[in-house]
Amino acid sequence: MNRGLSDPSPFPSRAEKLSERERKREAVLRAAVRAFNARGFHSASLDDVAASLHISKPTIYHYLGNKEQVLLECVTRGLEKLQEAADAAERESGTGLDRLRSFLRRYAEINMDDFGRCVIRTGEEMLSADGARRFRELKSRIDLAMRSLIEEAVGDGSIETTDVKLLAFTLAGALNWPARWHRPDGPLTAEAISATMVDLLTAGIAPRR
Amino acid sequence: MNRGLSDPSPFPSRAEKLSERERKREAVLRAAVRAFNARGFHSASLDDVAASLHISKPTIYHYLGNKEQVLLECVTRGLEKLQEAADAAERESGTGLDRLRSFLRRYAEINMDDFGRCVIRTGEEMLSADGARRFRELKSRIDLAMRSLIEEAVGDGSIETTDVKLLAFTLAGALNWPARWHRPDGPLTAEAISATMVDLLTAGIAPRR
DNA sequence: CAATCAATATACTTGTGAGTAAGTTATATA
DNA sequence: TATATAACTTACTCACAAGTATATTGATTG
Repeated sequence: MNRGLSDPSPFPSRAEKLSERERKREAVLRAAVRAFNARGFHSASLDDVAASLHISKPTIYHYLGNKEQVLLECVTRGLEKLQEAADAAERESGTGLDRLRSFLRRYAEINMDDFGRCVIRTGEEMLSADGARRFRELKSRIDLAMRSLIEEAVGDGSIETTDVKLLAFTLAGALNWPARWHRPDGPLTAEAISATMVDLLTAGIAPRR
Repeated sequence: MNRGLSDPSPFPSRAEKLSERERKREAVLRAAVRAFNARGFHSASLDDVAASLHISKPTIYHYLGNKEQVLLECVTRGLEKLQEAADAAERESGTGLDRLRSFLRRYAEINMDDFGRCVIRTGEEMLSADGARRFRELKSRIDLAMRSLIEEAVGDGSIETTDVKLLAFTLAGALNWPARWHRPDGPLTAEAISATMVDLLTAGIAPRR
């Protein structure tokens, strides 16, 4: 509650109220994505989500809209993180393989996070036609970014491959899967898993020496 | 309809009636798994499934039981096929890597088939506690079979790896993913995809030369 | 031939959960 | 001070889909 650096007045300023709304919105979104991940989109009811925050269902509508909008906001968050990871990797130095590996590690980590996990676990059949289209478009951008990184690595000779598209699917598939089985309270951290998996995968991409 | 080799009598024998029941049961199961895969378990209603066969919902209950039992039968079918593939691979000759590759190709193919695809797309949150437990057990057997094949390959030196468990997850993840994106009417056959993906993956497992 | 069973249908019950209408209180604004 | 608006609530509606009660028909069997 008391997040000010000093002198926490009980009378909120205007800016504080705005950010208060943002923080509440955020909390609702978090609760929703956790519920979706834990019990599945269909089985998690908005009443459950509301109850977990000691609020009522209409409050969710107040902050985020209907159930599909909530889900779309969740997956958009996850996909934004992935996009940022791709952009960051593009800006890095090193060989194409270095940049690709860097992206893949981050990609896997995000997929073990709340919003990334939600991206993986959300199927198009859960969405309306419009929602599914938007979802597909966003995912497609990530796919293209990954292919782009692969092509750059092919270009500078740091990897060899015949089929960029299938390679992208293979890498993505392997690194998406932890979203299904990884438990944050398990023995291995997300970073450790990511690093090991990327090592396993890229050893196969590197030219034979 | 007329599946006899010769002299098709319109009066079915007792054996024919039994097999008729089996064939109908099979048709219902097929229709169900297709609907589940196409629209998702929750969105696919048993009324839809029934309508697609021009029958009524109680007929599904007559042949297969309730919706969860239908789903469990579907995933059991898929997992049985995977188990057979593992057993077959174990009986093959060649190096451990040969047997592993053979299994992985078959594994990927099955996952692009109706029942295999259903295994991948079915989450535990869709099942009752009991159903989820059975599902987990069956999946676990496949996982163990894959680890076993990996260990044999490590044993005879045809592959090198430090973490068998994570390698199994990585391979499985990559080869599960086509269940999400592959369309049977697409440009690449399931066999072609499997072969290419397994090549991509195993090139990284083989000892560096 | 009576009784039972298999295979189907129609027409219902029922639970669940998304979404909404309408009210309440507090605060900001004109 | 009146009024609009934000931030909620309780208490509904309503649709959908799982599952069931019951009836019908035709074949099987004792």
